[in-house]
Amino acid sequence: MSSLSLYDTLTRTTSAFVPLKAGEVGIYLCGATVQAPPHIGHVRSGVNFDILRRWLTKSGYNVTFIRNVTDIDDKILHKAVHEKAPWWAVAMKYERAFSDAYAALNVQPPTYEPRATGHITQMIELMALLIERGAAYAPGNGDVYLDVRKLSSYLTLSRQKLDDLQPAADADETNKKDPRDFALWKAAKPGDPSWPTPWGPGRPGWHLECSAMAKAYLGEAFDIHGGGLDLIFPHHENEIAQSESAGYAFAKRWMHNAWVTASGEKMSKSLGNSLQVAELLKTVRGIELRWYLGSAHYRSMLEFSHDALSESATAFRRIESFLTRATEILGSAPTPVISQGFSDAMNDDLAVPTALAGISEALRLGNSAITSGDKAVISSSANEIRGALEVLGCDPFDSAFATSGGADLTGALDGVIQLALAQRAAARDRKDFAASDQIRDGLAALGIVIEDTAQGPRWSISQISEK
RNA sequence: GGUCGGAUGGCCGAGAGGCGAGGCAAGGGACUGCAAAUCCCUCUACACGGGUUCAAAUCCCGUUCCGACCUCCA
Repeated sequence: MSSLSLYDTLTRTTSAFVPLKAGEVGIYLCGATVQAPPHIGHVRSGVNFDILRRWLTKSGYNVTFIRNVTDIDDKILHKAVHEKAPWWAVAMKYERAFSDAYAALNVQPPTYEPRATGHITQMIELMALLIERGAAYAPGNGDVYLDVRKLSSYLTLSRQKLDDLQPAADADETNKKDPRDFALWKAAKPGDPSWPTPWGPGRPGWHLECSAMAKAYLGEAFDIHGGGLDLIFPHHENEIAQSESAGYAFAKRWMHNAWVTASGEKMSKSLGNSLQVAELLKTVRGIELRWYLGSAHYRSMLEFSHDALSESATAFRRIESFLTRATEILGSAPTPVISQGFSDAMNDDLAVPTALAGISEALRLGNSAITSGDKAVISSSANEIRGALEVLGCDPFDSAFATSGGADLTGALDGVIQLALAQRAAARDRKDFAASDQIRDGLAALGIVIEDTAQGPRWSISQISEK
C-alpha cells in the first residue's frame, strides 16, 4: 500500500505524512463561532476534515480529533443584543444548530469538542507563561497583548511581512508597544461577560482559546492543524505566535480547505449569498449534500449551484441504487473493501475526485454483472464501492442515514405492493397492458416506482425533491 | 500597495512534460409490450501571446480576466 502524502500550507508542498508518535494522530480543527446558523461553507470544512479523519482511521491510526466551539466573542455579544437574549443562550442555540447540521451530514463527533468558555483557566495559565517569558505584556488597562516583534517566525504561514500589515484597530493604540500587537485578553466592558484574571476582569481575545485548548488536549506538539483558508491570517498566525512564544512546537502540519463560492465569490453572511444547511436539507438528503460537498478536492473552490447539487444527488442515487439491488441479489449487505485504486487516490493528498472515477468504473462493472447475473462481480464491485463510500462518510447502510419507518412498516408495505405487482403480472401475461399500466401509474401516483428488471419487477420509494 | 490562488469541453470537475480521469447533459444503439433502470457507442477542452523541449493543458517569461487574505470569517 502506498503511503499517505498531504499538503502543508506552511511549506506549500505535498509531503509524506509521518506522525509524531507511531500509530497516533492528533488533529486540531478550528470549529465554528456559534453566532449564526451554519451555511454550507461551514460544513464543507467539517466534511473535508471528517474524510481526512476517516481515512487516517481506516489507515490504522488512532486519531484524536479536536474541534472547538467558540462560544464567546464580539459577534455573539452583538447577536445577543439583537435577539434580546443572554449571550450564552445565543451561543447554545447556534451550537445546537451546528451539531444538527454535522449530524445530518454524518460528520463524526470530534473526540473532544471543547468550548472556549470552559478553558479560561488554561488561557490564564498560557498568558502568565507568555508574560513570564517576556513574549506578552499587560499594560495595566486590563488588556493583555502579544509582542509580535519578539517572534521571528511570525507571519511565516501566510508569508507576509510585518511592515506590510495595517495596524489593528481593535484596541486602544496607546497601550500597545507596537500597533501590530494583538490582544490575548480584552478588559471587561460594562454589561459584557467577564472572568477574573491577575490583570483584571475581561474576556478572551480571538485567538487565545485555540492555543490553550490544543495544548490541553493534544499537548505541546501535534500532527495536523486544520481550518478554512481564511483562517491562515490572522487566526492561525496568531495561534502560532502564542504557542511558539510559549515554547511549544505546536502544529507540525497545516491544512486548509477552500471555499464554497456562489457566483464566483466566497460564501458569506455579509454578502448575503450564504446558503443555510437547514434550507438545503429540504431539497436533498443529508447523505446527498455530503456527497456533493465531499466530491470536490478539499483545496479546490466549490462553486455552488442548485443544478450542480441536484445532478450530484442524482449521481449518488445511481450508486445507492446499485448497492440496494446488489444487496437484494446477494441476500446480504456488501462488505466494505478498500481497493488499491481508492487507496492510492486517497493517499495522494485525499484525491477524492480521482477516487470517484474508480467508483464509477466499479459501478459500471457491477451494473453489467447484475444484467449478466455474475454474482462474484456484483459482490466485488459492491464491496469496493461500499468501502469507498464508508471512508467518504456516504455509506447508505450507515445507521446515521437510516430512514425512519422501520423494518416492520417496510415489510408490510412490501406485502401490499407485492399483491399489486401480482395483479400487474397477471395483466401482462394476458397482454392487458392498459390494466398493467394502470397499476404502475397508480403506484407511481403514491410515490412508488416500479421497474422491470431481469430478476423481475422491483419497487422503491421515489425521492422527489421539493423545490 | 503586500501576500496567495484560479481560468480545462454545453455544464460540473480531475490531471501537472508523452497514453484525451470521471460524472452530468446531448445524439445514436441494445434490452423492453411500453416505461424505468442498465449496458454499448459518439461528441467536445486546456484564457491569450511568446519561449524551452524530440514532445507543453502541464515548465519559463509576459498579458488579460476572476477571486481570496491584509485583525469578523469554514
